[in-house]
Amino acid sequence: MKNREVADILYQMAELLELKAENRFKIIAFSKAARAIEMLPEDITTVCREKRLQSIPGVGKAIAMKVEEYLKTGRITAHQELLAETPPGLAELLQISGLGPKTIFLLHDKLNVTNLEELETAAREHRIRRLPRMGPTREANILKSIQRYKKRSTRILYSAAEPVVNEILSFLRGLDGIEHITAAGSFRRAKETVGDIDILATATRPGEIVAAFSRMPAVQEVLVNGPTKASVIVNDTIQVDLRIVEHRSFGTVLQYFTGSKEHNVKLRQISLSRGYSLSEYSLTRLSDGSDLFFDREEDVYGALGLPFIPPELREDLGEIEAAMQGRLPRLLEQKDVRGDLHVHSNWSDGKATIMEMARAARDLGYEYIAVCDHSPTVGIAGGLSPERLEEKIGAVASANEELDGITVLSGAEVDIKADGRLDYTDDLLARCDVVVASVHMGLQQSERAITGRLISAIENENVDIIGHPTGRIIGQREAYDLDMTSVFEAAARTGTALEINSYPGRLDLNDVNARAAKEAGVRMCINTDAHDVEQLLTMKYGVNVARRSWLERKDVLNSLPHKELLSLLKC
DNA sequence: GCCGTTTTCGGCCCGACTGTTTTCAGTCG
Repeated sequence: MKNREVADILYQMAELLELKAENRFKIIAFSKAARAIEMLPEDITTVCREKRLQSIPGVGKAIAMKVEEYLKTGRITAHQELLAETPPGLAELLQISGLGPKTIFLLHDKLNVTNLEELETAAREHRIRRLPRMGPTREANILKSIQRYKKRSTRILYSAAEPVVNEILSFLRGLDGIEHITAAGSFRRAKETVGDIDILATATRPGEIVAAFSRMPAVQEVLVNGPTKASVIVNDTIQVDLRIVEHRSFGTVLQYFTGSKEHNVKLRQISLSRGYSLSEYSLTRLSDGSDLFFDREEDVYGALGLPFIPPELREDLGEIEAAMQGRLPRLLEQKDVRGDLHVHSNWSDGKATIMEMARAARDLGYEYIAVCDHSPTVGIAGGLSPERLEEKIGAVASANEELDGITVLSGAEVDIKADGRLDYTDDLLARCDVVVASVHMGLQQSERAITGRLISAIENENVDIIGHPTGRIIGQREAYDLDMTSVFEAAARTGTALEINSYPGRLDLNDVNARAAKEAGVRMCINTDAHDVEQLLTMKYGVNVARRSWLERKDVLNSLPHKELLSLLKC
């Protein structure tokens, strides 16, 4: 899929236009179109071939022509022209916090700064402070921002943000005068990665709370420190923003700071069309300027004639339209999950015994658990020979005799080999209750080859679930090339489930693909792939993805009661 | 550049904070 490439080039055009101080709405139009294509669950090449580019919201005639040009020739003339007239290092300066297009233009125009290095030199030589509306403080701040930028990290995993959020919340809860307090932003929307952390609170004496926040032991640097808000850096690179508001505005402010930006813009447009202006403080009636205050978020949506929209859906990807038409999904909840169908034991590379995994699963309230150890090809993970797998099936049977309150299903995570064949015979697979088939090797093959491998596994009458279907590892390894549409079609046709792997660094399928899979009629299965007892707890991260994918209980294989599950598994 | 139950032209979300001003532009979220 070329979606990523097309989106990147449009994002870059937006940046280059920004440096040219182009009409800001034109800039927004380019980044909107880029985002729409980035989030598109369909192959952009297919959409283009079928002349449907302009049906993508945010893509009009001009951008459609540019996308078409790119897909035909590999380049966009307008993009090349922008590149030619902009010094190559200039766009990077937009990443320096506090520098926007106006300032960069000024620095380029007056001091001939064209890249990061020249910016740093100009600041050190105190040439910046002599420019209009600049001064010693701004100059020093630019140097600080450059240092921060140099040791920046990419967005952190949701699971890595979670303990930081919890620590800060419990610190703040211990302060006098704190009333409501909650995390907002992308963390509340449960995105797979989090950029910075937003905390909201109501308090009797805001100034004291903000001051205490800025002086927390973990704080390494204070970026902003006002009477009602502060921004700090903790853990070297994580920015945390605290905002304190009056109690009566807690609903609007929580709505606002939960985002996403795109969701909020759409909501504010709708407010205007209904005669209101929405801000984080109130809903203002335009006719007489009177303010309506909401301390509960659901009342903000209610005042606009909408049902409550769960935070995980707030990406302006159709949730507002669905809310208006009363067809929001009833999202899956963690308590709907009745079992885990992909865990490992110490028969292969897991750390715990079958009994230990089963008892831990029972303590989580599960009805069943499938122990799916590796097959021989994955030698590094202690893959089981066919004989050992038969022995393990026996061991599962005796475990079940000993256990009360949970059923262990005997399973295998069978490798889909480079030639598309499975690593066990069909006879042996037929003796397993649950078969997860996954790709571990040959990740560099062509899209056609890998798609073919997956589809032949899907079509195997013994395969119940495809494990971590795209192979991506967040921030480390891209998904292998895959024709998703064909995979979804095959999975829907054969009743094979696709996995949402809950391992925090995988989350595979991701939200975009899992939603497209659901729409293609595919049933999903959320599994932890746990290799020890603690990892069973990562189910919540998979549930996050499922909720962001609009999944309901009925869409998820392991929300079925034990009996119904058995009737659906291929046997 | 996009878009249309007011519109094919004229709109396009809203407010806090900072550093520089002497009333505000720029940036951020």
